[in-house]
Amino acid sequence: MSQSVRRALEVVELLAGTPRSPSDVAEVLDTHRSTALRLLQTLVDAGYARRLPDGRYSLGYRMIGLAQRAQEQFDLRAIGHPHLVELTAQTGCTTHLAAIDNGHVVYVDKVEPTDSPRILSQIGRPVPLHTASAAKAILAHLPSDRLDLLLDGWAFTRHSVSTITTREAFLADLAAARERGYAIDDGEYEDYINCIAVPVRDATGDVVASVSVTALRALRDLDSLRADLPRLLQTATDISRDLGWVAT
Amino acid sequence: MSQSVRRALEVVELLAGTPRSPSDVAEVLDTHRSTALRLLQTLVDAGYARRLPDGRYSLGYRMIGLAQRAQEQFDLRAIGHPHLVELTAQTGCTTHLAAIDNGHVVYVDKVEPTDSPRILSQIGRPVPLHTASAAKAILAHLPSDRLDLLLDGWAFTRHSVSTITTREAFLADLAAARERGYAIDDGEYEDYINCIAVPVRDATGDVVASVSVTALRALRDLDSLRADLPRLLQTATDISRDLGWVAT
DNA sequence: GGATGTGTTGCACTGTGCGCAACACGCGTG
DNA sequence: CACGCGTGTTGCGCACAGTGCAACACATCC
Repeated sequence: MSQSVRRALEVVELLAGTPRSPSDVAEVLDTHRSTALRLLQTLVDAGYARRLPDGRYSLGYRMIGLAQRAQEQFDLRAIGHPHLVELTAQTGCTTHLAAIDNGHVVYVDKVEPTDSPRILSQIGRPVPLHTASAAKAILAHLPSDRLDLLLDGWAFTRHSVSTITTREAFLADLAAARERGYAIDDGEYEDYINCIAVPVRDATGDVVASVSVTALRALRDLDSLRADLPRLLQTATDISRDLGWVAT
Repeated sequence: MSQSVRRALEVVELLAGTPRSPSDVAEVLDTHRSTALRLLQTLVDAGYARRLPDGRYSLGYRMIGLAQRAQEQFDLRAIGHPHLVELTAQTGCTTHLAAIDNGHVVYVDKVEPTDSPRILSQIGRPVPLHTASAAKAILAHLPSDRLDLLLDGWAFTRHSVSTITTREAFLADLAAARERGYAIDDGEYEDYINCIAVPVRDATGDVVASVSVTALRALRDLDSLRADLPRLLQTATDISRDLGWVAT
């Protein structure tokens, strides 16, 4: 729709990764140096980026202000957050809250234990549908037409040896998750990470989100995580109830 | 430099205020409905905005993720935050950390007490130089050339009866603040709010930031705030020391 | 039935954002 | 010191992106 805006946002994403030099930005955007510079200046003007003393550019302070405002507008996150914090405290694992947003499954919240072993997920980023348990827990309970909509055109890219790479196998996995009551990621994205996830329902009873517990396999393998399943289910129930859901 | 990007960011700011309908956005931007819609869709695509069930648009989840990344890049904020939290706990007031960024004084951090009496400041937004004590505390210690740079073209707009509206009077106020060791905002922006602020120094001894305590006059008048001055000074010293400053 | 607001699309015009080139500047290095 | 390298700035001309507009389908509400 809008090329320059798209580029600008691309720059923001770039700076979110790590501070960059102007020429660096120009190269990644595959554009002229002056163009990148003009873009950066616009962003700096708005407070979305800032120039570091060493000449590189990073995200600006305005970002934080925006996020604070954003959080106030996110009922789901606001409701879920305290529950995630508790779950993280109980399990010692990184926990995620995921939801469907604009045709993607995105992480809505993420709480890491204090001794955080760096999980690479990022709030607001689309979740890989066919590997993340948080995605599976939602997809498993979606009506088939909405599921098809999300899955159409989805590439079952292999990320590790255990990645599910065909739609048929994936649908079978979803069915298993539905029956089981929780979804699994058995090192399907990063082979050294596994997670389990359960669905969250809203007032109408529809599954709209999921909660997941993630851990390094070396610290907590799948069986170990399963031991926390009751806590996980309790958290999901709590959030669902806060969303207005009443057990049937 | 870039009109469409500027517009896009304007939309983001708009949504940060409160969720808006498309036609609403179009009107504010003074642009055609379809243009606004196209813009919104680009933002939604990127996760920076989202469509609410009722058709309005608000900020997107990606905002939060970006802010988390941003915070990791902000040494000053990262360093100052815990001290602000403590100061807020001690005083029961809203506290701010302000710094110079891109030719403006901006709030870098803000901590509100749990029973938050809604102060309207926003992180990343430029601070009104001639009213906010947080700005004065910094300006009072700036070399005159840098001060002139910031002040040139600044309009001393009257916001309340006590607003200082001339450059001369303002410079006198700064001198007083410098001598006194702390700066004051005596209801100069909103007449029912007053604050005091003290400077923060970096490793080179330059004043680069300030900490302020803000309160409703009805709850804490200036004299009452002054009682917390030792705590405020201690906080500023702590942050300065964390920044590498050593007392002379 | 009409009124209102959203979302979409095709088209034509215009202006804006782009690439480019040239220059000033600061910094470190051989 | 001259040189290379990267940043920052500016003027220019062109192409095309982005805009405005109009017309449509579609919901919802009264």
